[in-house]
Amino acid sequence: MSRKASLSGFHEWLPAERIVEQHVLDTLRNTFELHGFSSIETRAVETLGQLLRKGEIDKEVYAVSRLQADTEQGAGKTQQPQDAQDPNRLALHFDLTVPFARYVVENAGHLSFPFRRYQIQKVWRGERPQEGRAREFTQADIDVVGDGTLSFRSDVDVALVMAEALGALPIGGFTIRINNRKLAEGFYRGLGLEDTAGVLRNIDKLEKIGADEVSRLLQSELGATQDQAAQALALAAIRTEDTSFVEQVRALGVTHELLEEGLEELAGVVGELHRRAPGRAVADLSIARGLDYYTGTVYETVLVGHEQLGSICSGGRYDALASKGNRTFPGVGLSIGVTRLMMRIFSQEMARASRSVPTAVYIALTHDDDWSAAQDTAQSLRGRGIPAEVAVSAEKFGKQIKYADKRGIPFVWFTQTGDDGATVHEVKDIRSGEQVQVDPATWMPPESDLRPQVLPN
RNA sequence: GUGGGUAUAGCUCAGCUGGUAGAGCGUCUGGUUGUGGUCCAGAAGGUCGCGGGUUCAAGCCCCGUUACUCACCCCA
Repeated sequence: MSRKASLSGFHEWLPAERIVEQHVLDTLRNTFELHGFSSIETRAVETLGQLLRKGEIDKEVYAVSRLQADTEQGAGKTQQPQDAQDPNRLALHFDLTVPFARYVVENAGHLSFPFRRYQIQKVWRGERPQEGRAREFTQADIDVVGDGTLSFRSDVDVALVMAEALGALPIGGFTIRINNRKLAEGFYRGLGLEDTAGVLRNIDKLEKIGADEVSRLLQSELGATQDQAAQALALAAIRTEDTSFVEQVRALGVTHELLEEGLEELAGVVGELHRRAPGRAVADLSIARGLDYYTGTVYETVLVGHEQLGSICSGGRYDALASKGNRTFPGVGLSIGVTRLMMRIFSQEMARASRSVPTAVYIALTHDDDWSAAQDTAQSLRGRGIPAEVAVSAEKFGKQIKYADKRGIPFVWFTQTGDDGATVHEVKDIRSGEQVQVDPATWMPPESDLRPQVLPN
């Protein structure tokens, strides 16, 4: 199991855990590339001004400064308090969407639009850690960005890719819950509630504090009537796997242009997902999402049976996150919280690695001076893609076998000299104890033993 | 940022009313003279988070501090 981290919120996995994480990362990368997404990496730091561009000042960002610069300041130069807010100051990014928007603007001349990219990197947030929340964590993002316009089909596309990617991971069932900002805002406007952001903020608390409390807040904080609050809550209660939510919304009797637009878009996304990835997605009109740059579709994903963990894959449509002069770059994307997933996979033992090292074959030594010949054998195996490791000294065979056993290495290789002076190669499967004579130039382990396997529990 | 809890061996945790630091697991060695896992025997391993105080005497009581942890807020 994962050990207590020495620095809270900064997880360092053990080798066997890292194998599971790498399996997850490889699976994601493979799926993203199968769908034609290009990989990019952006720098770990952005300027404070860039990071806080979209409001969100409450984000706990880690500022970065040179130790030398700090020392100079400490030595008596004046300029401390305002410096902390200096927009040119560097800080670690807290997500990948904001840096990506900056990257798109900076490289717009070199990119082809619509631009499909994935990005798997660490991000940092200085919030209080607990299970499901780290200070340093990995996100795996996909986004599609257009130049000026972006087909609504991309909203469907990215959700399908994520459904496929998550479906390939050892995490059990999940539900992508989808809503649309236009639908919600249009509905509230149609009701006569103009502070749509305020309504959303309170609706977001629904699961935590309950309908009665939300109704009370809507009335006390936003001046909604009891009837308006009831209507807003009725909308949030709608949840369907297919497009039947449209009739349920219409039945509430609210009309607004934006509402119609939102209904159409959400029906487009949910309808297609229902066809192509049945059981993976639901229209859930209670989904609000905190980030204010989303303008249309919003997504949240929970693991079935682990709803308390929170969302493990979220995102949405943003029509104006990036702009350059009179050009705007609308986008839509989703982000997987890889570290959040890993924490749950380990704490609930949802999956484990078949061994803690890549090695498939441990080549034992009979005599200390066999080492060089053993390396020849190892090289031959590696040439065929078999990870092999050579013992460093000719300890008792029992000890050498134990070395392999402790690490989960499935095969131990023995070389001995026969009665006629010829070299005899034998390989032992230490799980069954079976030991057979083999030819180092041709022997192959079973495919499933070649690399560590990640086994769902 | 707000509020609770905890801190003793590599890990999980005991430690009574203050009186020389314990167990299980793990590790190492041997039994087993070159084929592991079981079993048996033995060994190593500690600044009791850190600093101060009370006391003849503190792992235990008091004060402070730091870290970890859970919940809230927020999010992946």
